[in-house]
Amino acid sequence: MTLYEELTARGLIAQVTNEAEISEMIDNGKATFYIGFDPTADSLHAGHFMALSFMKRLQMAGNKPIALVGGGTGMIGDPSGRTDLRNMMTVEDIEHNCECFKKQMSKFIDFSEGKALMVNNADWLLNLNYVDFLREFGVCFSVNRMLAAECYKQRLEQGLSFLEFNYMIMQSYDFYELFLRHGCNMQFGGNDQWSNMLGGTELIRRKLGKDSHALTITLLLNSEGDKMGKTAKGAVWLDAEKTSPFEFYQYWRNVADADVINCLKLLTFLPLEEILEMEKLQGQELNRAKEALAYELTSLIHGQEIAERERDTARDLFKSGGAADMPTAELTASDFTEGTIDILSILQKSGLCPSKSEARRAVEQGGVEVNGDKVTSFSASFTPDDFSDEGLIIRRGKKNFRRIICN
RNA sequence: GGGGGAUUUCCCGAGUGGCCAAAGGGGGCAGACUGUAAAUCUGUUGUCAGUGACUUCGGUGGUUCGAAUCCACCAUCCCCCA
Repeated sequence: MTLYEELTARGLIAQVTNEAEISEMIDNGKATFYIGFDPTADSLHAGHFMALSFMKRLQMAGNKPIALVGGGTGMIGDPSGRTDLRNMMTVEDIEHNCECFKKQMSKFIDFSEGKALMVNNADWLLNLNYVDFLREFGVCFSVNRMLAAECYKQRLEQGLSFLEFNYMIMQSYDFYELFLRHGCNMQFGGNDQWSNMLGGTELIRRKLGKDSHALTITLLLNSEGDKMGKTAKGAVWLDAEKTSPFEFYQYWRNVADADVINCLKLLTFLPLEEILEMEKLQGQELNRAKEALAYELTSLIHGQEIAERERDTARDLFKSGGAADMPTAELTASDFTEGTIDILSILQKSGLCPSKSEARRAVEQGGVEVNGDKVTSFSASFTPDDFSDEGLIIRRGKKNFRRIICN
């Protein structure tokens, strides 16, 4: 199976400008392509994962990736598919975020010996002269055409500022610039980027009379049609500081039945045959597929060792209610008043509950266990001795565990 | 520049002087059922020293015994006309 066939079989490809030419190029490892990442936060998150692994797949086949961080476009903010204006970021934030992105990407993509490039569009965007730019490139864009673009639809109802309207032009110019600088003739991106990407191919055709290609990657949606990689608390981050490897593992371990196989196909590097085998699993057995998914992804991001550790932790936790390794919280002498501490304070200080009110509710509703025993009264209290050796294992609800130790 | 409308708790959205910590829905959390799934049902969903107190309805002042509700100014957004 060729690379392009595999990408199609996995369902990774959403739209392409020219299937024949693109597949011919990437199958033979001849493509130099780029994917842009806007530095909207100080870490990449699960939503970037598709693009990242897509890049890796192509690199493994000998193609040359260019990772573009949007130090320049980040100053504007992409309005695609959004209903409101993004918060404007400060220059310092953007630079900081770009640095963080670089670090994370280098763990994933091989940048050695020119096998891949990392560029920042701030290098060419920030010093453009307004009038020169308008005369040179502004003429190439039709406002009528831009307004018709799908990605602006929502914003035409809600209001779209001129600042954001220019995003498409900036992104198009990026492609043009990379085409000249690095012979980059292909751009990949999320499916919501389609119109922005076409802007680039069009610009290159107009200015240089050359062909270039765009391919969009399927958005990672769950069976309900919502974007995956988000929790109530926010994004699932790739940075271990922001989303612990355990949480990361658990996120994927808990995907809905209907989504496992799709996630395996889109996100992991497991061979298709293996995934097709798992597709036959039914009911409870699907948990094996979920475990595989969680393990593979954790391994890709945090390394095999950590993936194994989190898998074992999860198994122990849900089988026996205890595990060698689990999120731990420490109490110090100052957390005790007159030598005792009550259960509500423990829940709050360990981070299991954000407030004492919520802790109280959790206890009232019978959702709290200490070492496997249900807590029935919120006046239950503990002394430092109770935490000796292993500490206490506090469980809130079905899936939240914390080992509490005391120094 | 002129005229009109809006801003409510995580989100949507009701509330037009006391009965408002604020209807309803969504989402979240917990319980039952389960498979660490989904669906369903139940409870819960501002904070705290919890039959009470305190803070919250864009911001700041004001009227009033009492304001999410009335007044003034400011900010932001939308619509219509230029």
